[in-house]
Amino acid sequence: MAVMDSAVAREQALDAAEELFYGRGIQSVGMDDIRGASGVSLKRLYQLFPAKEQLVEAYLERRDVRWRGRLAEFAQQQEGPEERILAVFDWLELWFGEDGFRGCAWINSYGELGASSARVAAQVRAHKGAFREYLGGLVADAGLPGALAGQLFLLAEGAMVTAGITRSTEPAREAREAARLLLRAG
Amino acid sequence: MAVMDSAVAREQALDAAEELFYGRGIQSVGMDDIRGASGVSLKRLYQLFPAKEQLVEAYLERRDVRWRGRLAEFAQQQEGPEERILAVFDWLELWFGEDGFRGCAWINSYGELGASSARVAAQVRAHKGAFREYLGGLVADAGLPGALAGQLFLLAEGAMVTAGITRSTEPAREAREAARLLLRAG
DNA sequence: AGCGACGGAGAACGAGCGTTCTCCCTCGGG
DNA sequence: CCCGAGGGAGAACGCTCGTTCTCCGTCGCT
Repeated sequence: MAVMDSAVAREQALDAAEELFYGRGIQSVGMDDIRGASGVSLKRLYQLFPAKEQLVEAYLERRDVRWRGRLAEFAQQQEGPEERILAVFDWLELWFGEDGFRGCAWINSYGELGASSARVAAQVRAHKGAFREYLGGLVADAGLPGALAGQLFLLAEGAMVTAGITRSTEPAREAREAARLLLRAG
Repeated sequence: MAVMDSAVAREQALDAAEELFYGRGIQSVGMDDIRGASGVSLKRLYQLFPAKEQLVEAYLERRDVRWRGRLAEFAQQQEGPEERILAVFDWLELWFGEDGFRGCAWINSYGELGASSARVAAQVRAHKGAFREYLGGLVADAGLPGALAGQLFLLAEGAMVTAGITRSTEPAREAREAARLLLRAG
């Protein structure tokens, strides 16, 4: 393979990592698989990421930025604050229906490595914390009680887990309906 | 170690498997660790379970029976059907607060092996299906609309995931409050 | 052209682990 | 008392995989 800029190699490595780690699980993907899928040599991989754990960390971090960006972009299209809250669940339904959807990457990673990798556990907590903060912002914008944010968060998390296990988009609609009732009840 | 009845050896193996698999994750526990913790020799282990995958399967199956049994026993103590529904979330709070709580064993196992082990994936689907059925029964007993069961299920799942990641019992109370509002709204 | 740094391919190393095998002891039945 | 089945301890085997190393080709610079 020709000479390759470091930044490009890094992106290619992360592209391969995301595809393989998310699709097959982290522990069942070897560094050699990453090399094969990315075209980045092992030597280069270890220059960019001193160990597999850091590659996993970088994969989760980049995915977090993109995931929350896509969600916020979608929700932002709604006019009213309550519509933006419900749009979160509409977006979940779109996400669950995507080809290759296999549940929440962070929940899956936590199940796999949360007990053995502090870096992975920290990434998962950071991602879930940021998502919860985002919901908190939407709830505050709507002038609704703060406790609602935690309830919406639990509904979204439950929907992600259940959609992953059952391979269905239905949990998003169930969660949306529950959210709608909670908006009214609050 | 002295001669040991097969049924006893099986229970000891499952005791060790449950403690280790749940506490440290499945892939990071070796068959040799199971032997060390159970006192059951490798030869015996492989007579009882032809492969590690079957030991994992048996661990999840036995835990499922016990978990649902403990939940039902607790909820049964409540008089009214709606109180029994809310008691589910009270029980979750007790569970989350137990020493060594590390999230939902089935969600964790699914994150670890759902993509690579059909037996594990089937156990997880069976367990989650049974739990959802149980909630459906409680909702029907209370004469409430069937759609409520799915919403309660999502709240419970979200609480389990979040309690596991944040090491807190708070999600159970948040979920209980949301459930209470949904009971009234329906 | 000559040289030195860089990087690719892939072998090599070392550890972990699932599974099987060897050796030996024990114990019950004739 | 003798024999054979069963089982325990743990070595051995084979494979995977994270990480490093070796060898060699290439390319920019003088």
